[in-house]
Amino acid sequence: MEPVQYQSVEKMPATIHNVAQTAGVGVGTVSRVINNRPGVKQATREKVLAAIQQLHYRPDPIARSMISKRTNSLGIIVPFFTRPFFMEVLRGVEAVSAQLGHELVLYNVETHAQRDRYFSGLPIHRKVDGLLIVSLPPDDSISRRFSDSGMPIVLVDAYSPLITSLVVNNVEGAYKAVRCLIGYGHRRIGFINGEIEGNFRFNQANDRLIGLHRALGEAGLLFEPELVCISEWNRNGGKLAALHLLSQPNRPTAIFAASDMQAVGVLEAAKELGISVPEHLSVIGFDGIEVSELLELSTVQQPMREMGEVAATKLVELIENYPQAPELIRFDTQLVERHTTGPIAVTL
Amino acid sequence: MEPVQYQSVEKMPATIHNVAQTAGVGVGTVSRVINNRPGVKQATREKVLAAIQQLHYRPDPIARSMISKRTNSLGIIVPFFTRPFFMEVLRGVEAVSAQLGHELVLYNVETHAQRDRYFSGLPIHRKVDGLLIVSLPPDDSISRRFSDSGMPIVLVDAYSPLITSLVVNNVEGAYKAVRCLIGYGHRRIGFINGEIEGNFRFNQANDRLIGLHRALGEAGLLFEPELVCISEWNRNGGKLAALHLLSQPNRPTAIFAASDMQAVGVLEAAKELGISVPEHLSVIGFDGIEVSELLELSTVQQPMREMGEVAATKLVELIENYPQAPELIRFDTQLVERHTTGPIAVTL
DNA sequence: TTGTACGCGTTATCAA
DNA sequence: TTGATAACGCGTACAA
Repeated sequence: MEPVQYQSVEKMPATIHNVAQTAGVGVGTVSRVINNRPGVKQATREKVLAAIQQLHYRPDPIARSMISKRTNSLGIIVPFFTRPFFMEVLRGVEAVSAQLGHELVLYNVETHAQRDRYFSGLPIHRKVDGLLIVSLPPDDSISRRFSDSGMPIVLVDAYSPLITSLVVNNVEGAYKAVRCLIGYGHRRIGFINGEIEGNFRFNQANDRLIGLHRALGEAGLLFEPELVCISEWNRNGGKLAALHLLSQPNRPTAIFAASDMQAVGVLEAAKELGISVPEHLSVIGFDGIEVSELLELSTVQQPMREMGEVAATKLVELIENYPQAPELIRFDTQLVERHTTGPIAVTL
Repeated sequence: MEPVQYQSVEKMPATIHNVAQTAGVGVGTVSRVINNRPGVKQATREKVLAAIQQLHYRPDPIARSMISKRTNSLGIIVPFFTRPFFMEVLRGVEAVSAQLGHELVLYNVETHAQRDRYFSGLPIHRKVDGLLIVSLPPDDSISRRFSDSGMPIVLVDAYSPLITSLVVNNVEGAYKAVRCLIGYGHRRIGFINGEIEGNFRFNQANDRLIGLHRALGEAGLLFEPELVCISEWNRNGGKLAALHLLSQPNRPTAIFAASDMQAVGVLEAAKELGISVPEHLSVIGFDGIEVSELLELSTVQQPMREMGEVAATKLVELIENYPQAPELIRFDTQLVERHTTGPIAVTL
């Protein structure tokens, strides 16, 4: 014996039909009122409005999307929790998307597999009006598929010639960092790079390596491969790499890390090894996240939040007016010296 | 003269009808195949699958939602970027929601006005299947509206008797912190609380105040109102409050802050004032975010990520089986002593 | 100025 | 095992 289900007095949410009925008009009129379009007599409009109030009617966004082909929401694919960097750009994105009346759907990718699933399946199909992809450089074939997909896409901190891209001047940023170090008299400079993802030709990590080369070359210094490591983009990665670098016989007197979190790891390694910073080791990071400030870490500051804002703005622009020629937007970095960089205390 | 629009060979995405047609079957059959339901002859199934491949058909989630009344996504309302705490719970939420195949829609509230807009309008109507609300205690009337709204809701770090709520044991956490301080011999203990939002009777900030009282009372210490401040839940708030506390004539020898970020502000204030920690001032925070580790800050650790995971799990459970009696889930905190707490160096 | 009827892409029902 | 058809709730021609 099933328990009887009391369907309490039709608790289904009101539809446009109900409104039309109680207002004594046709659905078309109600629709016109909702989207306040002209061509409705004031008296009728008020009748309808009253009915809406009375029934607590709210138009169903799903049904609306069905017609308009718009979901009014933006998707953002982020290797989310791997770097605080992303949180900062997310801030900017959120601010703008909220202001522009769009919802924000989060897609996290932690693994390569996840990333490929998003990239190849484009499972977001129809769920969002446009897509922001952060720090995940698509390779050429993926890029082409993206630009053919009909989905407005903006790349942040990644570049593809086929897609509107926002990038920081990574080579210049790295150059600044290394030149700062050289300026203090450092000659053996370690470089802890992040893992390289996707397209090697246009890549944050690769660009920073180029910046290193340039600064080194300009100063007449030799590039020494044993002084560069690749590590995960996080604290532990940085620490491990630094431990390696700093236990070499002729250890570097300065380390440039490709992200602040890696630099924090370097600091930890130095502490563990009893190497004092900046007296015996200079450290400089990249990003300019809040912890760099708290730890007095010198760093190359990226305009993270601004990038997020511009990205969101560009994306809705692109949605409103699709397609458009891809655009490349560059941002500059700023060297922020704090207390982890300085001259070498002990020379010969 | 408008430029001619070349509508390249019907680029509209394929529908279920197209698939049915090219497979030479009816739409019903295609639907059965898509949702791989039984009752389809293997041969037919393969024909359909082939047509799907050929046309690159992907079912439209919007149209699906139209019928199923499900969007397959969870909403999360967060006073977002004001505290790293939220990032941590977000991590947990994201992990579970992704695993369970739900999308995550972010609603940020920075201002009271925004919060009220979400709370009263419930603008999320039909856009998400359920709602996670973090650290925003709804008052009684709002709670009632929520529980009447038919929207599955889970409160995180907030409590309402009408809604499933996840809370940490704030009074016990605060008690532990203060007792630790007392154990070191501190007698004048400053307390920097966070701003109180919403319902005063069930409130994180208020609970922490109660914990303070209890520890004080137990040790036979007097509660001194001039030793408690309220500040914003961030670094600057903490700093300002600490500056105030520490410039009193008979300044506290220890400060308990209601969040780690506020505690970081206290550290900054102490540094600025030339007060060394922990020799002349003990500091303890609340949360256990990553910076507390980096800064060696003693703190009361909350299981943030776990809370996020449980919250998401509970929410989809609630969605699958609605309605259910509200549940109260409690989490315990853990005192983590690092290097900002210790005995008073100078007594009389 | 207003009402009617159709279509959006899918699932569900029911008859074949 | 299958195919036709009615919903779902809304916008929008088009007719009145």
